[in-house]
Amino acid sequence: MKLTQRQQEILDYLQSEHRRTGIMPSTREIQSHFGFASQTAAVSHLRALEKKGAITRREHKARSVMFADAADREPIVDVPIYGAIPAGYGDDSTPVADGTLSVDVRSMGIDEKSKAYALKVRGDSMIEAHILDGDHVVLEYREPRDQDIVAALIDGETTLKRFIQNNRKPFLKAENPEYPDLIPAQELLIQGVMVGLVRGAARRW
Amino acid sequence: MKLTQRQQEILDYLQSEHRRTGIMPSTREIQSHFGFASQTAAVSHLRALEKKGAITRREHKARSVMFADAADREPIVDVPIYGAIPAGYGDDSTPVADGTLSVDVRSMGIDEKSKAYALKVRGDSMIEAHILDGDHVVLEYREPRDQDIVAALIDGETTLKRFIQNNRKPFLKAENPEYPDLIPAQELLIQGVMVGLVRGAARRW
DNA sequence: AGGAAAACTGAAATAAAATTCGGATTTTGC
DNA sequence: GCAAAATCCGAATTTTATTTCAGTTTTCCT
Repeated sequence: MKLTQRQQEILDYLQSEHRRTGIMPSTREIQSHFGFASQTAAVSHLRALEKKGAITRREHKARSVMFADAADREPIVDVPIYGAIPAGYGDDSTPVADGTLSVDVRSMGIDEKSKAYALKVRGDSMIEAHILDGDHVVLEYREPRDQDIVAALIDGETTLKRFIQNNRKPFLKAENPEYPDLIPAQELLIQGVMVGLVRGAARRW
Repeated sequence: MKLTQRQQEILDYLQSEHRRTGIMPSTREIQSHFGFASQTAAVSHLRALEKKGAITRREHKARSVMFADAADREPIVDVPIYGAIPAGYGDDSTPVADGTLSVDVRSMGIDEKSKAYALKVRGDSMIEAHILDGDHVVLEYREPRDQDIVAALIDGETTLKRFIQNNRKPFLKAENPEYPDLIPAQELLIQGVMVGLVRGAARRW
């Protein structure tokens, strides 16, 4: 059902305030923002928006407007971006994040409970797996399976490699013929398994 | 300042509820969720979180907890995913979306005003540009420049191609030697310019 | 060991917010 | 043209939320 111009203004106000502060305006705040002399003006607009399906409200709850399309929107997780993961991670220390990447859970298939993180890819050692320099790879902490792409700690540096375990001896393989493949994976610290990739606009393709 | 385990639990609860519903829990709701016998338990936790800088509150306002890191967290845009873009788009009709992809503005470099959208890639015609079957490509409506990757309408179907304009005659080129490149771009409907890419976990790499 | 912060209980006071009732005036869609 | 919807006013009422005060117990730090 179509919204009137005034109703759209109200909805836009609610949306921009909620985006900006994270808090939904109360009817009094709507009232004063639009200069209404009565709260009823705000209330009846909310009622109209609710009837048209644009918002949902919970009775007698403060600031309880929910946007209707929020329900079918997937939850978002903020994963920290690490330039590099220091050696001793996994024990206690939290590495310093170079920023945050927000990804929606469904498109990555992330488990919300497992703390995922992102790694900025440097170099082209995984070029044949179509992972480019500058890409952000999203990883999860879990046991690697055969053919998984993993972040591993090699010589104090974190690099991406493919994890291969055809029979009994697992090893790591770079996806670039110019790189030495076949690194024995014994005793290597696997820091995460790739679950997704985000490529930004800052680069040329 | 570090949070205690309990304080982290409270913060996680606030965050997940706010993400899910868009509404911040009240102290009473915190109380009943954690099974406190007194509201004061919830209140003192909020106070502790505020003192440690994790949240901000506005006095005497209902559900007025704000997350401190919300300021430096990039805004998120929900871009609709289209399986295919029908012929006449741009005029009036809105194509049916196959879902929504939430991406943060910074990592994609999207202009919040320009209506971005996502396209699910089918086939491997852009394999040498490292775009795989099943990837989601994020596009923006704007004029293509030389070497941009664009979504173009060819024979009623939307496909990705590289836009090339070295001298005067623009044309489109597939990034796969098995595909015919060199399609004259005159009169072709360019439906968007690629600004980012999201690769999910549902596939093998 | 001793003190401070953390993690609670219980009850009561105060402020904020939603809701309701009874209207008035202006648009807008058949 | 006319009824329904939309857009308001003003005040009173009910409910929700925050805040405060006065404690108890546990944990952590030096």
